[in-house]
Amino acid sequence: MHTGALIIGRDRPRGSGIDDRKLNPMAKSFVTSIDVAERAGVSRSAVSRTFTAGASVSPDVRQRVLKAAQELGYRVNRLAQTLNTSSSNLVGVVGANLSSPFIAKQLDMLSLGLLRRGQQCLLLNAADARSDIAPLIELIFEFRARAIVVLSGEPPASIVDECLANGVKLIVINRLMTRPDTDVILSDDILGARLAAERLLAARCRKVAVVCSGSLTPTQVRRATTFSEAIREHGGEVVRWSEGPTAYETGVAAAHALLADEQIDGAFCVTDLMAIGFLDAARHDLHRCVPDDLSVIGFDDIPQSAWKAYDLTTVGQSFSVLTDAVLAALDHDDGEVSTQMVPVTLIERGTARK
Amino acid sequence: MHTGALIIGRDRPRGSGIDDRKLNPMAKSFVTSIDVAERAGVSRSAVSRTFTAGASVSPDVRQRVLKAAQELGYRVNRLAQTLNTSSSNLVGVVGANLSSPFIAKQLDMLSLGLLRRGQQCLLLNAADARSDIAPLIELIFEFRARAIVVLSGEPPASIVDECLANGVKLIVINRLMTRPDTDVILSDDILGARLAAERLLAARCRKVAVVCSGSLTPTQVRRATTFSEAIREHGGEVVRWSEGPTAYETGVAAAHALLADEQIDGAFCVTDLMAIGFLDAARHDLHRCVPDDLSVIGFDDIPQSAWKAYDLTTVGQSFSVLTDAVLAALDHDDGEVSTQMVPVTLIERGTARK
DNA sequence: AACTCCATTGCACACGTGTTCAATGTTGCA
DNA sequence: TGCAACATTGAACACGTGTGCAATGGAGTT
Repeated sequence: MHTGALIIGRDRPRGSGIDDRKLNPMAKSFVTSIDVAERAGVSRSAVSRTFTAGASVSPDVRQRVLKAAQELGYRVNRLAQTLNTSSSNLVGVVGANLSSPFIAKQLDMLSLGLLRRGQQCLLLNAADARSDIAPLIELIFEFRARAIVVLSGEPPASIVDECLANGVKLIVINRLMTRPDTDVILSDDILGARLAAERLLAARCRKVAVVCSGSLTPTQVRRATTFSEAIREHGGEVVRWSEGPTAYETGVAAAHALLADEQIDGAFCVTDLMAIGFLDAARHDLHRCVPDDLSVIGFDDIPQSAWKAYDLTTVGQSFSVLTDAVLAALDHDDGEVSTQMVPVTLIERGTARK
Repeated sequence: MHTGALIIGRDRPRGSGIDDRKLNPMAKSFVTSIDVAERAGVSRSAVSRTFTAGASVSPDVRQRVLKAAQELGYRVNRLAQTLNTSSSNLVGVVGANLSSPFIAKQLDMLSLGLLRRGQQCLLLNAADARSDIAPLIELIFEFRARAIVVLSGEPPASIVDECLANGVKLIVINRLMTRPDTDVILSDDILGARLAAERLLAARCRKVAVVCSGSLTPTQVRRATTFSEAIREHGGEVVRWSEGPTAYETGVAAAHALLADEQIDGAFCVTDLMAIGFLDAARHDLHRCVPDDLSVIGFDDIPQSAWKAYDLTTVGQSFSVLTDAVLAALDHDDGEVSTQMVPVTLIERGTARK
């Protein structure tokens, strides 16, 4: 009988495990290693060792412990575990506009990669691209995460210092940090912008538009300026637009504003999402014929760009390479910092004149 | 001078706080309340109370503690905090295909809502829609989350039992659970399917296709069968397709397979993503004219459906209502279970003949 | 048989926090 | 001034786990 069993090692006895749950369904607390130890008739250490790889436990004890744990529904408390070993498996991920295709794809692959590596993903939504992400990173600190991945927004210098001081790996994607002590992953904006420019020149464009959003991220600026320079070098004319959020609607607005000028025969949108909006407005609202009298090129190669209605020619960066770069950065030992460049290629589809 | 100060309350002295960090940049461990207490010249209890709302601290002590905490960069350790108070702010979120527009949008709003409520989001990516999510939920248990939100996949019965036994709130979206002891949030599939059927009948369709994916989720089945019944009631003919993943490509494949039959003059795709693929293939590959000789209706109202190239008539469910329902379910006290229905409306656009 | 070596086991401590309890100082009132 | 009521403070314990250390016991060797 378990009912009269002596309760040891616990001040507020909660009964003897599973029986307790059956008798009193309101006892909503998790099973601990003490409960398992009692039931298996061993010490708590034996339980801990059973669930620790490489610890010394006899087969007999191990089996008894596993049986008891199974019966009681025991699960190691990761919080207590982390508290003790002080190495959490949590990775904080900060991002805004999680439903925009580019970010969503990144998050999808990143969270999957982390899971496969045995790490967990603490997701903080920054709501707006221009909102301050410092409080979110503070929150990640509180959870003692060992690494932080920033998908959008730029961490202030004070945060970078804190990360350094506490040994937290900080990985920033597509934000050129002025500081050399942060892991940075960049798409090859320079090459990408040049490829786009060359392609539009090959399409015999004379006057081209470059479309950015109003949130002038370093990446967008780099793409736009490099592109503009390359076009002008070859005698082309460039008109620049930068307003609004990085969204479909911004592409639409840009098209309406820019294509009033009928001389414009080419456009480079620094983001596929804006390119798609631009394309839609050009075709359906302004009745331009793409690619015959207007060539459009995007950047990112989001899934929607391959959809038949768009068939967007774009500068693609491999999401898997990008994700691998993040995961690789996580592996670097403390202090080791790297800047990784994600290669890009021109993906030839149907929106740039041959 | 701090260098010779007596270290109290700590067995492995790590120096006296900030000086330590400057002298030895390799000391990568977080500042604790003990460090703050030392610097402020108070007991550790005072520090804890300073950071606990409603605790009794004199203004003088509070200020000294805050100053010391600020200088040292102290942050409460949520893991230890949770361990003690046993009420974690973590909410586990399980989902597959995080980059598909519908899921991404849900995740975006949910993570934002949780953050605003002071709860954190532990994200587990289930990779594939048909993969077993039980191990992921186990993981969430290990983190002692108080609630689990399942965006896709169906938790096995054993998991439901565990949640019940441990007082973990389990919220399932768009999966009709056979068990009455789970919180369920459902879109109004029945009404939505009827609206779609009525609209296609109003478009004078005689032979219609209904397109599902191969992963026959309860939601998809309910939409498809209700729709089919409604059409047949009015003497219409229905052809059904269910193969492949819930993706754009599946819509394309369905169109290719079904539209060989030239009599088909209407289609209900149980998901917008498939509807968009269907639409694209119908127009660009099969040269059907939508909506003149083919009407198409979708379900979900993802952002892409409003894009000009598609302008998809669809059955919309409000994402904000859905998110609010999830957050409301989190508020229910233990034991209280609810089934919430998310209302739907027909969103009239341009793919169904007038 | 005596001894050494080694695997196994339990005790006790540490991780960083919240909170009870008793002690202390302080204020208000008669 | 004396007393009660009260605010503040620190010591001690609990939360659930991993692990160093010493003790135990068995197997193998001489």
